[in-house]
Amino acid sequence: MNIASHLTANADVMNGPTWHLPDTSGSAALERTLKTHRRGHRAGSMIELEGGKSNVTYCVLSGWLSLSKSMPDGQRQIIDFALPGDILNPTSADNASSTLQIEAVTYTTVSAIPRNIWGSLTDGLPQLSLLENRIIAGTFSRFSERMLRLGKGSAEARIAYALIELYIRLSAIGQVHGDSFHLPLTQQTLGEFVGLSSVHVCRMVRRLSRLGVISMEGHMAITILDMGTLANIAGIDPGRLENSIIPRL
Amino acid sequence: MNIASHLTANADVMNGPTWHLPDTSGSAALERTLKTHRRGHRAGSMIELEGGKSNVTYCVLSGWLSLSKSMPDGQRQIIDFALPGDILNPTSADNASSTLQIEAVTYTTVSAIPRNIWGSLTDGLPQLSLLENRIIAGTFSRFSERMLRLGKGSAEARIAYALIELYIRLSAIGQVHGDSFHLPLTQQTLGEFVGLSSVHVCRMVRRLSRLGVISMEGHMAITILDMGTLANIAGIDPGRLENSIIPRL
DNA sequence: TAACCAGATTGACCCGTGTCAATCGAAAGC
DNA sequence: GCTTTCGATTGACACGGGTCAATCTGGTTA
Repeated sequence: MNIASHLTANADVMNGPTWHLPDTSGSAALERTLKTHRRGHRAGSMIELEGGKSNVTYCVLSGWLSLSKSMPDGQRQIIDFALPGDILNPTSADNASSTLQIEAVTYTTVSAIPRNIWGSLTDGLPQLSLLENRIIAGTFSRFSERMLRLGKGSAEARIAYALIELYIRLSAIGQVHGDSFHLPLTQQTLGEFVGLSSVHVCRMVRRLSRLGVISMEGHMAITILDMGTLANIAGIDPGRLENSIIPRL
Repeated sequence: MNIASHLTANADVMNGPTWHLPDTSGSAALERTLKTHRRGHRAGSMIELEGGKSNVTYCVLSGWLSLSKSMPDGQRQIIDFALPGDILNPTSADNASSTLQIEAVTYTTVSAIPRNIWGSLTDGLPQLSLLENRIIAGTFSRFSERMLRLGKGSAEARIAYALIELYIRLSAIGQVHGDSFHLPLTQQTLGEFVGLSSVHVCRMVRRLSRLGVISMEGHMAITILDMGTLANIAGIDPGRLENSIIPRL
């Protein structure tokens, strides 16, 4: 079965970043800088607090990060996941304080690069600022699709879409094998991502399993059995299923 | 939101809109380009269809635009409003097709500038790319806050937040007088923005009115009577309220 | 091995929001 | 002036998803 034909629905979501630059010449400085500022974070550890001001650019080397916001009563909404290859904060205005809480979902290695060093890197590496732009465009596209589901999608559609979105992003960085991928999230966390209670996440996941659309081994290994149906449930317009390739830089 | 700090779009249609960049030297070319590509759109007219590929950058000179996405069944979610001074599509990847439907909410004047011309403008005007970055950062921040309300906010909180967000944005471009502003939206449209049915929008607006938090004259002139309570309902952290609302730049 | 614990699962019940439909009000057109 | 029309308003009712609470499961620690 040709999964790729179904992925075309949301090509923009697939602007998944990788660290493969189109032209590697001159990227030695980048490699060196990434290595110098590299550090690891245990799963669950807080990397940046909401409200704190940050003047570094994060490059995710491995693992998952969650970017979240909370209501005053403590209810948390995950705004986005950052996956390997992602760049965070590339364009925040100089005076802007980060209002996002950044947390390691899994063990994560990131390079936290001071803004000015990052700036000089991008100045010297046009491919890098191109990559930045692609990541920004991909982020906006992802946010838009997600807002659509948050505003107008049923619980089932939200779950289905989240699975597809993550499938596509992971696929772009080579972390999908066959039609299976590792989803390092509790149902609680997945719920915070799609705006549902963990209980209802459970109900929806079980329903999708019963329908034979997905299957789960353990509680973190997902296999997509019927991408066509899943996409349909997710509210992905079949008319937009066109041939396009995952943009790999 | 933070757009106005470095740019003011004066929506005087007769004299032509003027954009004030922090350093006006060299902006003559910008002025000329804006004027050359200027065009008007009647309220309700479609500017760009979802799925169409666009290779222009839009500068909003006057009026409101809505950027929206739809589910296959036609349910529409407004992703964002674009107000005077906004720049659309500044960084979309070259191959990226616009997946947003862009529509004029009111009579609108925009400059639709071909991507390559826009590129040469920003190359020559560092202030302009700085402005771009600020707009991107502001959009990102706005989307995050909105996703939080869509995922975790009650209907009342969503309405309250939407009013405050628009109040702040309009305030930044000088379109708030006292505590009143013109809201050129039907309840249906407001509902498509906050993810509620028009009927429930009505209920919430009426409730806020009864509470004495806002008042409406006609159905488009909003006055915020009690910003503290409104912000509280919106789930805005009181400590952060001063940062985002008070500052008139 | 047994106790333990976090997360998944399931059922019962409640409530917020959507839907439907009727009515009202005001602006626009004839 | 009268009619038309679109949007606001309100009530009645249905239902999706939240909440609470009771297991169940698998992995971890003593």
